[in-house]
Amino acid sequence: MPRNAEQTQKRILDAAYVLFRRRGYSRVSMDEIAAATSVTKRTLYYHFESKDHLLTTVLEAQHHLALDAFRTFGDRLSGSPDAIIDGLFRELAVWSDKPRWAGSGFTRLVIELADLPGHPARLIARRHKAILEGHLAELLARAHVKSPRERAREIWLLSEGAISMILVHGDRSYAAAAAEAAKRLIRSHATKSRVVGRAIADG
Amino acid sequence: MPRNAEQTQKRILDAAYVLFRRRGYSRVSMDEIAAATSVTKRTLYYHFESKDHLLTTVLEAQHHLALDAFRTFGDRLSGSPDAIIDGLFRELAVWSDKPRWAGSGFTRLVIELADLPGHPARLIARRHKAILEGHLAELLARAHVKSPRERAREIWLLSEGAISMILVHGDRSYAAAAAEAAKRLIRSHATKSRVVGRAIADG
DNA sequence: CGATGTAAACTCACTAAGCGGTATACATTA
DNA sequence: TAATGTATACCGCTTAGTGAGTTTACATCG
Repeated sequence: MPRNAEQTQKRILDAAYVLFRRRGYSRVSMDEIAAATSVTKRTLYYHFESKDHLLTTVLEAQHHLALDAFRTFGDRLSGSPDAIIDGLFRELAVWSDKPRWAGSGFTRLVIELADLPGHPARLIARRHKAILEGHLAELLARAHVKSPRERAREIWLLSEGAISMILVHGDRSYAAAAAEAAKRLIRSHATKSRVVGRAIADG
Repeated sequence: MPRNAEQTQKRILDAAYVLFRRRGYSRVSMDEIAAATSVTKRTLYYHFESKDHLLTTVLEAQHHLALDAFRTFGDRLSGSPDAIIDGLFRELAVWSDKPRWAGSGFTRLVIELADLPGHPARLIARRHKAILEGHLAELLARAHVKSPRERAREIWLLSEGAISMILVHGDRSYAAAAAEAAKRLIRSHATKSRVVGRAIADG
């Protein structure tokens, strides 16, 4: 195989990821991605058959990267429940402090494509969030937290909420507020009224 | 004055609101808005000098409508803290059950324009969220909840998180999970570790 | 009362630029 | 040579935005 196709594809994926994450999907053009990769648009279409396909490939790749990152993060951090939560939200605070931070690329895509429930990118994003939530539950279980799946779900709610609010207000202190709330939620391992609440939303 | 300018503007704003909320900003064209209003594009530009101006006017109008809705909602619902929270999240569950629900128009806009922090639409969205959070705090204060501002902030985090997660997974049960978490957070009015957490994120 | 002037409200037809995607030709290397 | 990768130049379409002229409602005045 002449040249190095794999490397070219990786360069395209990296550039596309940065652009999509920063400005969303529809507002980034293929010309722009080509320019950022120092490659012509024709080469882009040689490697990826359409903009949609490029997007799904980008997300797939990023899903694996983020998963690995979360796994090493989890291994590094297997202390008390409070330590896990502090680590998690400190990570969020650091992450959101990046100069041109624009939230989670996955959530961003889901919201941009909210009117297209069957879009492949949304399926990837959904699977991504589900797997991460599962990993957090496992982390909590290892820290002997009761009902780890329910607590993971609540912590995830707080985390997604914090991302939104930090974006809306540009105020990183929401990360700390979310962390405090998460710790209180774990301490108050209530179970009695959970079934009732679920019945309301499912019915 | 020939014709009825006020009525035409209202029709344009209504049509634009529906389209922007359903599909976001950049993916909705002025031609489309004009067609939905049964008006020429030139007339659109007669009443609104640009797409950006149209967007900000739409948001401004919607801000007032949503504020009124929240106020009557608050008056109708001044019982126990638990009742307030149940009412709030039941509202979310009902709202998110609409056929083509696509989340909060304001949050959606903020995320779509995440790379443009100075955009007027973002300022409106920010003010909107801040005012709503303030109203919730007042509601909680009237229900004799301690530290109502902090609790309102946490409930808002859960609510925004629930909106994201319902969108990602199409699973409305996140509303109930958020409601249960919110009630537990109010019951456990912890104060001792809050200062430490805040120092971490701000430092 | 009825013709007329006028400014607001509106339409038609257009522009320049940008979009995703492609036909064709040429270059590189196993 | 044959498979693979890149470049130039383009297509058809959509985009936000406009220039110039037309219709409508109402105030004014003979």
